[in-house]
Amino acid sequence: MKPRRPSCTDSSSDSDSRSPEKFESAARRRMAANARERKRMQGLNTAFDRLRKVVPQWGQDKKLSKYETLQMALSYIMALSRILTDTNRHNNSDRQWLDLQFDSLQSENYACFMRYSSPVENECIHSPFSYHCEGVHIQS
DNA sequence: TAGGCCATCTGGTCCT
DNA sequence: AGGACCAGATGGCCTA
Repeated sequence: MKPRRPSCTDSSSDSDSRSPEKFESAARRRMAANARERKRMQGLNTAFDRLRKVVPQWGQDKKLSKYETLQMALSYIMALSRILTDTNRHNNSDRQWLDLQFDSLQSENYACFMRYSSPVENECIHSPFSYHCEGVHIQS
């Protein structure tokens, strides 16, 4: 845990004109709010960790940042959605084709597939993974 | 050493 | 009134 920064609520030398009781009450509420905020952010970070576990990382030994995790989750959902759509188009019968689609999600070309399927094309320019797409062409 | 990422504090706003 | 949520500010840690 990081050391706390000094805060106005920690200072006892505040030249506040209010009564000491009111000041103490305000300080207590501020500290309680800080604690709640810490807890809330911890919950948010737990959710990010859970999301990281289900999102593909293919060889990334470094933990995805929060931004990267969200981008990857978005791409992953779009890809799965596209597979579902295409599966319906194939009349749900071609099991081999379906397996192939899921295999492609695990491959090195994953990011390419993702980018191709994303409706927010411009976002991909800023994606940390977009460099994987160079030189690969995907046909629909 | 600069830049990226993160945790924490804080004040504002909205909701119950 | 108090809690939840949010965004800005700030400072620490890490890596290229």
